[in-house]
Amino acid sequence: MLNEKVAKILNSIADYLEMEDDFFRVKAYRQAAHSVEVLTTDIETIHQEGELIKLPGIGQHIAGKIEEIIEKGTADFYEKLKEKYPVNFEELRGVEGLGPKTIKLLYQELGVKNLDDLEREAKRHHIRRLKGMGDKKEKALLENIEFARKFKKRSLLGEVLPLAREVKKKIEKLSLADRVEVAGSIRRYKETVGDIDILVITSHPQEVMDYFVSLDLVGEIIVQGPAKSTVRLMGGVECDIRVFDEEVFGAALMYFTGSQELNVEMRKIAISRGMKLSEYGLFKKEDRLAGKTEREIFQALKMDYIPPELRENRGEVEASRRGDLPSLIELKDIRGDVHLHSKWSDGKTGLEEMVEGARKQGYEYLAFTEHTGSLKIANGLDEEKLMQQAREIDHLNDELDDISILKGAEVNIDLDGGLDIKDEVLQEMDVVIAAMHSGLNQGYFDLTRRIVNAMENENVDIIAHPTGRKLQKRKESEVNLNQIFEVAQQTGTLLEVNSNPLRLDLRDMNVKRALEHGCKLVINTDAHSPDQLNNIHLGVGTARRGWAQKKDVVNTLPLKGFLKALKN
DNA sequence: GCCGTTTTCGGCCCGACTGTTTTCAGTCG
Repeated sequence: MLNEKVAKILNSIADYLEMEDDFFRVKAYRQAAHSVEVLTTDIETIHQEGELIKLPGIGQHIAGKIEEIIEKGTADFYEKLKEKYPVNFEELRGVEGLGPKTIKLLYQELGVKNLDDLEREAKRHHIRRLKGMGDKKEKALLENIEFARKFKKRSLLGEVLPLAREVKKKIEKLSLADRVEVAGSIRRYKETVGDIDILVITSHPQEVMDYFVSLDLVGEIIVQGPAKSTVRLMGGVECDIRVFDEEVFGAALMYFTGSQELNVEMRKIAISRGMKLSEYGLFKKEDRLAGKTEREIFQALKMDYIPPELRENRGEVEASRRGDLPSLIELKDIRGDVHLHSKWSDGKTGLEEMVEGARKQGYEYLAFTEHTGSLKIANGLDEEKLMQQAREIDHLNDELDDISILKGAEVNIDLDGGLDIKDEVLQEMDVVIAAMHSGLNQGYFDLTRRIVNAMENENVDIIAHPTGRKLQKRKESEVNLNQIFEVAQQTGTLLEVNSNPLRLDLRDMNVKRALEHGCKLVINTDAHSPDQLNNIHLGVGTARRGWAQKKDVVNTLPLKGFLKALKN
């Protein structure tokens, strides 16, 4: 799949063009990049069929660039821009307050190409002498370089969401706010998060702001005003808080939930109906038609309500206008977690503690799926041990009447695509998960073949964390997902949405692609301790971002139905 | 550079804040 590469180059071109004055050309390239990014089909296929220019925002010109990228791996135009501006744009953009115009100025006047150059020139006080710059700007840049170095990455949703909820709770406890909501990419359940956005309705803005900036979670105050304050929390994440009137809160919530791309679409729709949409409401001339709730704004624009997880401008606007949005799976639909570990392999607690954790989630069933033989590092179980655990589970089940424990294993797919547990033993298991834990750097064909081999084994019910990625650590392995989805559909193998905050694998877009291939999913936590069972909402959020409905996810079924949905 | 149930040319999302400015450019969300 070249989709990602094509989108990246188109976005880079837009970055470079931002330094020039043709603002609308920048927009065109960004729109084209977005179109490619959200594709669920292979861009090469679309190119072969001559359908590139049918994609939104892609015309003759950009289609030509894409063709070049597919055929040569790059585009001349892009190479020329790189020569013209040999700067590390991405790195410099990471510095707060440094935009394309300033980057261009700094490069042309002082030869600044990267953070080190920037720091040197700021320390020499060369920057304050430039047009439009001053001592304050120079000082701010110097301070922000440090943060750009330390926290250049976005944070993981799984880490930031609890922080956001804590801030929300504290403000609610103060009892001066009528409503507190977390907005932004957290509300959309995006896998990584830039900052925390909190919106408040209050008649005591000053007191709320004073309280907010004095929280012990706060490391540094960046901006403090009556309507908006920004702080940096301990650990480096920025947190914004904004005050709105009740009458416009829905509009504000919609606006600050984003995404940016969706906001743009929504405003265009408003304009096409002779209205104007902003964070202060939906207006016709001076009259506010809607704004109190998100729902009334959608309604006034003759659209169905779009759940936050879908707000990425990936086709949800059209679906909403057609009345064709999916009815997304919800957290409460999950009836069991079937990828769990205990002390038997590399988990932290015994079986009983995990069962108690699953009970707290309100589940009907759970499955222990320990690592197996060849995965020595995780204390993998051999056939004998697996059967021993199975007998212990039988005993436990005899004592329980409110929840069922399933016997399982997470078998390792070896370098040849074989499994490390014999079929006779796998047949005894209720749930067999197969996963790759080594050799992830092998070539494309080998990795794909390993997974396909595993799926063709009739004992294998689930492929766990199919791409093996770890957020910000290891990228998706180079597998042919189209082929994997096809075989999964044909063999009835379930694909996992793993809820581990570092994995979220399949990720949102791949969930959507899998569903378009007719695959079925299972959402698991892969918990190694009872508290990790709570991560399930991250998997559900990811599945929702991939347009998954209850019927697509088999562990929403009651036990009998679930077992029936497995192979055999 | 793209696009068209008002358009093949003239548009292209909106508002706030900051720092540099005497009316605005750049950045951010």
